[in-house]
Amino acid sequence: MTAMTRARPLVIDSHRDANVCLTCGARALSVCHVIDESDLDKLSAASVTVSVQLGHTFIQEGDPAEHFFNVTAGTSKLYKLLPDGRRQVTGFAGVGYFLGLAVSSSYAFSAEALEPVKVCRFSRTKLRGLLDDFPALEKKLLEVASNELVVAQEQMLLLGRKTARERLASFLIARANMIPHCPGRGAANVAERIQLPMTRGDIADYLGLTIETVSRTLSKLRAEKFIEIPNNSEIVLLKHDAVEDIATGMA
Amino acid sequence: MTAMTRARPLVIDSHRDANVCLTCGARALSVCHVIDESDLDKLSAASVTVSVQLGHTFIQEGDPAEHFFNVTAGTSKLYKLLPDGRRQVTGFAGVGYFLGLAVSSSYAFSAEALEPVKVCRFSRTKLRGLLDDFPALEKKLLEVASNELVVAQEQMLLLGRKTARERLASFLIARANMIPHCPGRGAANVAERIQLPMTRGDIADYLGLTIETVSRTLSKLRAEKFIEIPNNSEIVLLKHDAVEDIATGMA
DNA sequence: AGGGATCATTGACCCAGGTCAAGGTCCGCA
DNA sequence: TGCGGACCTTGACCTGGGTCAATGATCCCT
Repeated sequence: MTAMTRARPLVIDSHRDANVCLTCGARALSVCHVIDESDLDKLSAASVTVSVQLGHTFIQEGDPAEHFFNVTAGTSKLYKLLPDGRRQVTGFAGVGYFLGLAVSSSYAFSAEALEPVKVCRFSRTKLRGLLDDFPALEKKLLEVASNELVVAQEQMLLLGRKTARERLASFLIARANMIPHCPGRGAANVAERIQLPMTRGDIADYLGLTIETVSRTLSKLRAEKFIEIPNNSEIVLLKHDAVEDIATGMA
Repeated sequence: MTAMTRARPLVIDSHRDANVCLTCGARALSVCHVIDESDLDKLSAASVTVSVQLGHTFIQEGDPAEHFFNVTAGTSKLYKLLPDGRRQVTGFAGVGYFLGLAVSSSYAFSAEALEPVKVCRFSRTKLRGLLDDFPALEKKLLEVASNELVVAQEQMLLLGRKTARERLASFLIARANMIPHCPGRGAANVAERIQLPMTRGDIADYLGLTIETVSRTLSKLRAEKFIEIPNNSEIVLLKHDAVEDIATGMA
């Protein structure tokens, strides 16, 4: 844990007008898009915008789960810790991600901003009210939770049974696929530029590896001309299909 | 995969009267318990009882997801495969488990009966109808999905960061905790008898290990007097708290 | 533009757990 | 009651990825 992690732990609440939701760029990617435009004022009223600084842990595993969050800007890492500090990153929450699906009384994971992050924060009671007012929202949350479950099962397969090489390939493919409709995607050998807001350490903690293995494996993939590494926070996928075959254990 | 796995692939549908749900012993453990007794006839009408023979795979990963299931008897293993046969068991579905939360068009995992299993089977459209008629059911499913997500994250921590010893300890504790209110539970060194309907191979595939490591690790725990192994399908937990400390990485 | 902090890479070595191989145990069935 | 097959255990050995250590690359910050 870096010194920065807990530096300036404050988050900045901002008051806002009744139509923030109307103009919110993240709406199309979020659960809120099931709510009719005419009802967006109710949504605005139920939530507050919070800015989270890079490096700040805004959800702490084990703390009472008083709030739910919808990410409107930036990426966070979600993780669990063992008492001796071993860390498992369970996912990365980008724009549109709904945080807090764990309906228990305390958070099951921590969340730390990897970039400057903005979230809409709902209190437990306010969200309950919204779910009662908008059944479509509840349906949407179930859909989201179900999809997360599928992703989680895929990750268990990765963590339990894939080699380091397959894990990195899977990670790169998943990142590439989340790029929204880049022209030429899907075609055989079109280069894709993947953004990596997380460090090698975060990737290692996500894939159940060490920093060194992540670094070595990426270097190997580069030497084999599957990828390029223009800088630490970008990777260019030169052979999508070949890497996909590695990811699925077919190479 | 044993020869038995695909032997006698038929499942036996049984017609049934309108109050099967009323007398169903699994109701208290299932999502259906949110439905009022007076409405149970609608629930009965929407589903059909299916018996699944030991060893039969009744959900196949990748098949179109036409049905949802609620387990009323027996245990199944849920798993995903890689093309070369590597297997990851993502969970064990016991009585009360709701199967099919993955709302996509095809199943994300396979399910195979480890014991003779009985399930209530709902078609996609019938379940949709039930969810529209009973909003409480949708709420319950969201709650169930959220809890599954927490369990999945815990499993990612296990698969990504725990040692073989810690994995086995975690597995035993989780199994012990699912025993419904055995008297004396929670007290320091009360022996608990854990039922294991799965083979060592299934446990290995669940914990991301090999059969040999599972066997060796259990033998070691037995030599250390943490457990007894009266037979292949039972383990007696002699020191719950000590094993729990191992499971959480504190020993 | 130089110093220091953080992050990433690379090499040498090691070990937890995988692989391979040889019995052992249990149980159903004739 | 003895045979066959599935499952489990144990030992010997091996290796993928972890550990330890040194060096490089970036990027602030002044």
